[in-house]
Amino acid sequence: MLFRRPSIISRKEVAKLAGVSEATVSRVLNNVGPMKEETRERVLLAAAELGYVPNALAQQFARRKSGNIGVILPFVPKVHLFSTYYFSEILSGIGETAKRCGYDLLLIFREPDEARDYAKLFRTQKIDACIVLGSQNVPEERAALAELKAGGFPFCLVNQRYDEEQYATVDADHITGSMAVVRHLVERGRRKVAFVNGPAQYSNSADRLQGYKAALQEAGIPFRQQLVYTGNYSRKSGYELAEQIAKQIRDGSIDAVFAANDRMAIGLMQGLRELALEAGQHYALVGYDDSDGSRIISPRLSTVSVPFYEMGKLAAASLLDQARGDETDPLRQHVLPVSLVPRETS
Amino acid sequence: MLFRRPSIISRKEVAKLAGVSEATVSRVLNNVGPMKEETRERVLLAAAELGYVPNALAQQFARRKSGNIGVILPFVPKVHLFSTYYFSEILSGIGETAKRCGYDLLLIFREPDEARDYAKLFRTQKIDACIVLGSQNVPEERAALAELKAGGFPFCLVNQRYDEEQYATVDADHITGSMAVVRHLVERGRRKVAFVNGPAQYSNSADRLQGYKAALQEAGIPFRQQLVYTGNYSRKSGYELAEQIAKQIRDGSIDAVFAANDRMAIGLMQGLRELALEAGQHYALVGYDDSDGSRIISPRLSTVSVPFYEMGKLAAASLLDQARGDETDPLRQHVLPVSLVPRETS
DNA sequence: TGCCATAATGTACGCGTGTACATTAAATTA
DNA sequence: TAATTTAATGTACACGCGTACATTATGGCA
Repeated sequence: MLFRRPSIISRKEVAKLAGVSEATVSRVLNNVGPMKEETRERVLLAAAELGYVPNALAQQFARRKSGNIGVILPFVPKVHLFSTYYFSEILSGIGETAKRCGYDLLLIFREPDEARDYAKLFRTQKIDACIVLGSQNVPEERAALAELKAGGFPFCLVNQRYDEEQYATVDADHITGSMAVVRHLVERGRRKVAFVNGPAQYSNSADRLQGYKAALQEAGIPFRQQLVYTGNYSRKSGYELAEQIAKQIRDGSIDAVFAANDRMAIGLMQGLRELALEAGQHYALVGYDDSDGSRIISPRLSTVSVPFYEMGKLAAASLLDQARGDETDPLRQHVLPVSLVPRETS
Repeated sequence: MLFRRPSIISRKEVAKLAGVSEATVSRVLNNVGPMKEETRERVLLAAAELGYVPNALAQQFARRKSGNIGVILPFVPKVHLFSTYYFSEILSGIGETAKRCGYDLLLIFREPDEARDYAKLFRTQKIDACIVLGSQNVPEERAALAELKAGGFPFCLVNQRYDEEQYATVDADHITGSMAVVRHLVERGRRKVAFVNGPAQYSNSADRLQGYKAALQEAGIPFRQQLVYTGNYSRKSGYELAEQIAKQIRDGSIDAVFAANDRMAIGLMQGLRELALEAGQHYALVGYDDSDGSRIISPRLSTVSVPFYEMGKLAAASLLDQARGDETDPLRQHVLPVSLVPRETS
C-alpha cells in the first residue's frame, strides 16, 4: 500500500492519465450522456489507479445541493424527559432511508432558549430537507415552521401535528391507540379509568385525550374531569401523582389508570407501590410506547406499541419525495397504526 | 414580512448596496484585516438589509473544510443490544461541544456487513474529524482505523481501546469500576462472585474482567473460570444464563453476580426470578451503566454510573484540539472515573 | 460518394467564497 | 514638505466540479 497525498488528486489528474478531457471524466463518473465503452473503462481505470475520490464539497457547491437531511432534535442530556428509545429508533429509520437515497444526516440540537431559525439552515444550503423531532406547539416553534413553509423548504414533522396549519407529518394513530387502551380496560371490567396525560403542547397529548374520551363515550361511561391528570412525560411526574391517585383508588373512584407514556406509568406504579397499591391487583394500569422499561418492570406493563422505526423511514421517504417533487400531496399527513400490548398490569 | 428569493442574494448584492468591493464584504464578515469602522457598519447594514446569509457550501468549498464532525455509530434498529441511553447521552455531549466550536454533526450509521471505509469520508472532505462509537475489535474495523491513522485524519474512539495500536481514546475507568463492584460485594460478605461479561471484541469487557480478577486477588479469593460467563450485553443473553447460574446459586458455589452491564443484569434477574431466586435475597447482584432500567426494576439494581455525557464532550473537545493541533498528545487516552451506585440488589 | 443525424468528446464557464497581491488613502516620520 | 510606513480597499483568481455549447468523429442513407 503506497502512500500518497490524497488531496491533490482531482479530476484533472484522472483526465490526464486517461488521456481525455475533464468533462469526459465527469460524464463517465456521473454516467451522463452517451459515451464510448472503451473510454468509460479507461477513465474508470485511471480513477481507480489514482485512488480518485470526488471532492464532495466541490460537488455540493457545483450542484447547489448539500445532500444532507437535517434532523432537528431536542437537546436534553441528563433530562430523561423523552424516551431515548424513541429517538434512536426514529433516527435509525431516517438514517436507513436517507442512506439508501444517497443522503447524509446532519444532526441539529435545538436548544431550549435559542432562536429556532430552521430556515437559515436551508438558506445557507447546509441541508436540502429536514425532519423535525420533538416539535412543541409553542409560539417560536410555530413561527419557525411557518417560515419554512413560506420559504417552500421541504420538511416533515414526526409525532406532532398542528391544527392551525397544515404541514407534512408522520404520526401514529394515537386516537385509535388510546381508544384501544380504554376499550381493553373496559373489557376487563374497569369503568373508572383515570387518565394521566402529557403536556398540551404536544398534539400527541390531545390525540390521546380524544381517544380516551371517545372510548368512554362508546362504553357509555361519562367523562369526568377529575379523573384526568397531567404530567410531563417523565417518570418523576408520574411518581408525583401517586398520592392523589392513591386516594382515589382507595375511595373507589378509580379502578384503572391509562398513562400517556410508559415513563409516567412506571413512575406512577412505583409511587403507588410505596403506598401499598399494586398494579394489576389494586388497579389496572396501561402505559404507552412499548419501551424497554415496560418489559423490564414487574409486573410487566401493558402498553401500546408504536412503530417508531417505520415512522422514521416514512418521514425520510416522504420528505425525499417532496424534495424531488414526487409527492402528490406535499402536505400529506401520514398516520401509522399502533397496537395494544396487553401484559400483566391490566 | 416581504417575500424574496433568498438564494439570489450573495456577496455581490451586498457589495453593491454597501458601495464596496466583494472582498471588503468578505473581510468585514470574517473580521479579517484592518478596516474602517464606518465601512464595517455600512457592510453589516447592507447585509442585514438584504437578509444576506453566506452560502455554507461555497464557504466550505473555498475553505476546504466541511465544518462537520462525523459520528460513526452502529446501525441497530430493533436490536436492543446497546443501551440507547448510552448513545443519546454521548451524542448529546458531542453535540454540545461541537456546536460551541461551530461544528455540525454528520451522522454515519455503520452497517454490519459493509466495508468500513472511514477514510473515504475524509478524502471526500465530508468531515474534518470523526468520533467512532461502538467500535469493535474485529479485522475490518482495525484496518479501517489503521488507515485513518496512516492518513493522519483526526479521530477519536469512545469506549474502546486497542492494545495493538495507539489511538486517541475516551474511555471510562472500567477496571477501577469493576474492582469497586467486587470490593463492595466482598464487603457485604460475598465471596463467591460470579461474573457475566460481554463479548471479547470490546475492550470494555477485558477491562471489567481485569478489575474483577484484581479485586478478587486483593480479597484473597482465588479466581475460578467456572464463575465467569459470557453474554452479548443484551437482556436476552442475561436471561438465558439464568438456568446455569441458578444451579450454582443453589449448590452454594455462587452467592453474588456481577454483570458487565445493566441489561444483562436485568435479564438475569428476571430469569432467576422465574426460578424463584430473588436478587438481594438469594444472591447479590450488581450491574453496570446506571441505566434507566436499573432504577425502574424492583428491587432496584446496584450498578456503576458512567459519565457518558462527559465522555462525549471530552471526545469532541479532544478531537477538535487534535484537529487544530492544540493537543499536545494526539494519541491521548482519556479515562474518566466511574462511581458505584449501591442499591437494593446488593 | 456526399449529406445529414447522431454519438462522442472537448472547450469554456459559472457556482460563491477566501485571499494573495496590487493599489490607493491616510498617518507618521525625517 | 517629502518620504516612508501603514491602513484600507480593490482586483483577480483559485477552489473542483457540473454542464451548456461547440466541435469533431461516426454511421446511416440516398
